[in-house]
Amino acid sequence: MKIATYNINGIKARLPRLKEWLEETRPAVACLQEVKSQDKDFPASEFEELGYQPVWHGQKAFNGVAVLVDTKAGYSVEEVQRGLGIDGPKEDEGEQARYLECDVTGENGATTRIVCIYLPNGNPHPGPKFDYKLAWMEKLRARMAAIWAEEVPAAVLGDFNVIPEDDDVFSVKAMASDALMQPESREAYARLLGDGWTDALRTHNPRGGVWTYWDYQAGAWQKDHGFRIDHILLSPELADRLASVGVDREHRGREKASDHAPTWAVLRD
DNA sequence: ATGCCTCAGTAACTGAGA
Repeated sequence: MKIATYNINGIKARLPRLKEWLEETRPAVACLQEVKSQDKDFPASEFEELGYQPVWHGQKAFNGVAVLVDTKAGYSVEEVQRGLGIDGPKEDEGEQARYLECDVTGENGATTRIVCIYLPNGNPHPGPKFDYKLAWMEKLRARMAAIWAEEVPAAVLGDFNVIPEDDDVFSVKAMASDALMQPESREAYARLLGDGWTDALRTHNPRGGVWTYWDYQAGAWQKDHGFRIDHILLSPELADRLASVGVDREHRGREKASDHAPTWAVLRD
């Protein structure tokens, strides 16, 4: 079972790239972030035509998450929860569309809890947006603890907007003041691992040096100035079944690409 | 360097991203 996360940076702008990635790599589950579309504008039929059933949670202009499930390969999906119950950083803003939790069941009857997240960026630091990021991470940790207590096989995938270690970034100096690698951000991420969740990419690349994001600006892609912020966290049962991981770097270099690359893990059945 | 590029919304800009 291949599970993947992909921050697509706009589903309207990315639809051709996204569809070709689905057809070329055929993940069982694809978690999308930065859909940037209202629910009524989500192009569900585009995915159904490819044999994927989508579940989506959008909002106007920003954020937005979705889970695509390969029905052609016999998987089915049921939504469990949307949102974490936390308001955005602006006055009277309400909740942003950043969290979507589903149960995915295969032909063999085995169900996997899939949690798709788009964690707040938190810049500029310090400030209300950074405070919001930390509060969101605490809400996430509480929800992950509740899922843990259910003792279901679970994977939390998405754009965490956290650079976990110094060897997860091309230059510590260049990013030192960024919200993505502040000690508070890293400590909150480390607490998730301390709770028992396994960082799939890190497990298979213990020395780091694997990037999932390259900025559009300043020739970052050409210079390989990237970092790792898209993560796949696994519950113990799924960690035991982890066979391989990867980043589809080649897709980052294509025309009209997202600034993130698809990131995936294969679990033994 | 409050820059660099890209996307969405709305109509030449602004906000957000990371």
